[in-house]
Amino acid sequence: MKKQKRIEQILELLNKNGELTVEEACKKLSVSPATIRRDFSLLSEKKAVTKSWGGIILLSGYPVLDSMTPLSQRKTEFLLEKKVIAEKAASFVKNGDVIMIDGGTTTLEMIPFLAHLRLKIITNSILIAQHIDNLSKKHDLEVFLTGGMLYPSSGLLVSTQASESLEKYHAKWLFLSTGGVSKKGISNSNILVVETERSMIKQSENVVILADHTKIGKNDLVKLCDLKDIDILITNETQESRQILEKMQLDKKKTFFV
Amino acid sequence: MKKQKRIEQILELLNKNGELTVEEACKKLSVSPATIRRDFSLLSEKKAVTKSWGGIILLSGYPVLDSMTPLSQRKTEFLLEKKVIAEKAASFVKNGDVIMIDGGTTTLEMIPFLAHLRLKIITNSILIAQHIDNLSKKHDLEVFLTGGMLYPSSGLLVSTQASESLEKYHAKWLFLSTGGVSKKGISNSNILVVETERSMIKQSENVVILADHTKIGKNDLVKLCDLKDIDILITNETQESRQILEKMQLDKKKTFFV
DNA sequence: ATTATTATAATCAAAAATAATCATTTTTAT
DNA sequence: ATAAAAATGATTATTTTTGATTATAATAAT
Repeated sequence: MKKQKRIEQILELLNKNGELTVEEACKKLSVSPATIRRDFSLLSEKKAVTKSWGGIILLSGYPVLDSMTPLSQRKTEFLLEKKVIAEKAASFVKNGDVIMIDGGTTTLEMIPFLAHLRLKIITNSILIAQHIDNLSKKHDLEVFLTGGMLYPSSGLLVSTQASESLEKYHAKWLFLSTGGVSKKGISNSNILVVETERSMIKQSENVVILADHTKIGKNDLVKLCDLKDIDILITNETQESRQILEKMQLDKKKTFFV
Repeated sequence: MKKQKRIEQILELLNKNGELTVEEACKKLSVSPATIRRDFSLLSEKKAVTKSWGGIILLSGYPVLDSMTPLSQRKTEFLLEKKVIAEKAASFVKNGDVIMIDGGTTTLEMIPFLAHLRLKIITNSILIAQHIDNLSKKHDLEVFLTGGMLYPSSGLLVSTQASESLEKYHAKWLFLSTGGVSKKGISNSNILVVETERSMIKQSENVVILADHTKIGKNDLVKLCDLKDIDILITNETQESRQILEKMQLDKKKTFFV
């Protein structure tokens, strides 16, 4: 087996379990421990994995070598939860609606659930735009992209141009991804992105937040808006997240657990 | 088997699996390892592939749309010719320039040849934007995307919004892909795309046309501009295309054969 | 804390792949 | 038809990769 192929398989095995032992890799790939160790070291140098005694673990959230791992395979953490949240969010949308979709791993999962509808979709994410284009073969989904500067490694458009171009649109629904939901409000990690999101809020009738349980009770770097500014919160239920949310005293009609 | 044909087959085999070993290529194409290695080196020089011990793999960072789009659908026709044209076009660009890049299969190939520079790039193509984002790890390339409606299955942004947003930029160079180059002028297949391209022309100091030999002497559906409106034409030389171009009496200094 | 066990790192020789060279064949131009 | 140029395959030297061996370091057991 060639080296390149082997490295790819190692990453695949790693993606499945989040960790991989030298022994296991040896057996599955039929090479000596020495070779596996060299491969692990190489991956560790490139910051794709962290080494631990006995094997390697996935450095979560880190963009693994691009050539090997397509973006679609990358952020698989809590993917199932995200899909369920996304499906619920998509259920609000009706034929003929105009909607805005903020860029994010959870909002991206909405697309398959929207593909059968006739919609106009406005987004600040080239990944979402592309995903829609790929999935909607009948072209019943019209996609409008905000212009602006592409924020590196995120696929998101930012800058005043992005905000200004949004002023030309009105939407019935806005679906927002988020970095944190707490009593203090909704927050995200990047100020430039938040500015674009604020413009989206201004132009939308109903603001829907998609937040998996890891986001509940968290505050991210930049505040986006207050809790009162949002219309619907969709999240997945865990004991912890439910408790925190109850303390936040959100309107029950506003919150959906899936 | 002819060299040209063989190179094409290599790219096809590569597209099927994303990688190709010397051994495998030898067997399938019935030539010696030495020849295959020479072919691989050539492709690697043209930035079509990256070499690895034992074989070659697709150039990392190529805009993989998502897992649903099979690699085999990617255009490899005349890829090498396009690469050479793209390399020549990129050679005009200097550090610090502001450039516009129109969306197209040939202009897309310019990106690897620009990745080492410090540039601001304005484009109407989400594929080009994404490719730059993937390839430019140091983020010395700033990407600005026009807004607007995403024209289905093309990755191109169109509509008045796209045109209007372009009015905010000025560029030293504009690199245009094209559907046809003839005595009657430059033409393209889609009227909406052409309108965006006209706005790009207005905002640029130097207009460069990238056209492989199949485009020479052809007229596509929509006229974009006259020959006098362009500053540089880059094309690959074939007996036929050279003859046609000579009849067109273009300024010799304007035309570059590669 | 000390020893036993196991994992890793370093070193080296064998195997595999590549690059360089050159003679031969094929293609191209005149 | 002939000479020049380009491409090919075989040969050889060089480089990379690999697995085995041995020494070192980390964990586990007593």
